Amino acid sequence: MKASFFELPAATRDGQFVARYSEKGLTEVNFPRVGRASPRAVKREAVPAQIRNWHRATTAALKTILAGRSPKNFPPLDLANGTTFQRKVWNAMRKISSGKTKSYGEIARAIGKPKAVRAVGGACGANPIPVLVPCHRVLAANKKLGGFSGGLDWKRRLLAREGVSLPSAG
DNA sequence: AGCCAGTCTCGGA
DNA sequence: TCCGAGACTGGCT
Repeated sequence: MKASFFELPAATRDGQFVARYSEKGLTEVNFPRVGRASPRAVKREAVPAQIRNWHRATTAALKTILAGRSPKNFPPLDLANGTTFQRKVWNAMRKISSGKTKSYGEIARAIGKPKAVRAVGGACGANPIPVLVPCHRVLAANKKLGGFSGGLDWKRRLLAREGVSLPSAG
C-alpha cells in the first residue's frame, strides 16, 4: 500500500464509508466497518481543497445512491490500478442507470468479449469503487443475485432502494 | 496451474 | 418447473 493518498470518512445513514483519493481522483470506496471507527491517518486541515471538494461530491453521490436516486455529480475516478479489461468492465457498468440491471453476460457482450462472462464477474469483484461504480446492478442471467464482494446483504439492500425486485429472496 | 461474483445443457425430482 | 451436476469459458494471481 502506497502512502500517497488521502483517506476520508463519508458518513451516511447506512454507516461510515471510507473513501481514498490520489492526486487524480477517487481510487477506492470501502463499506462501513462494523467495529472500528474512522481512518486516523489524515488530519482534516492537511487535506488539499481539491480533494475536500471531490470528497464532498463522493459523499453526496453515496447518499444519493443509497437513497435510490441518480447523483448529478460524481468525483473524478482514478481507475489506473485496474487492468485494461477491468476498466472496460467498470466503464460498462457505469452506464447502467439506477433501478436497472444487466447480466454478467450482457456486460461481456457490451465490451466485445461475449464469452468472458466469468472474467466479468472477476472484474466486478475487483471493483475498487462499489456503489458509485454500480457493480450491484449486475445480476446472473437468471436474475439471481450472483455474488458481491461487500456481502450479498448490501447488494440486496442497494437494489431494493433502487426499486429492483428480485425473484427468490424477496 | 488453479481460481472464479457465469452460463448453458441435461437428468432427475 | 425447479434444482444440481458437469462442461466450458476467459482473464487474473
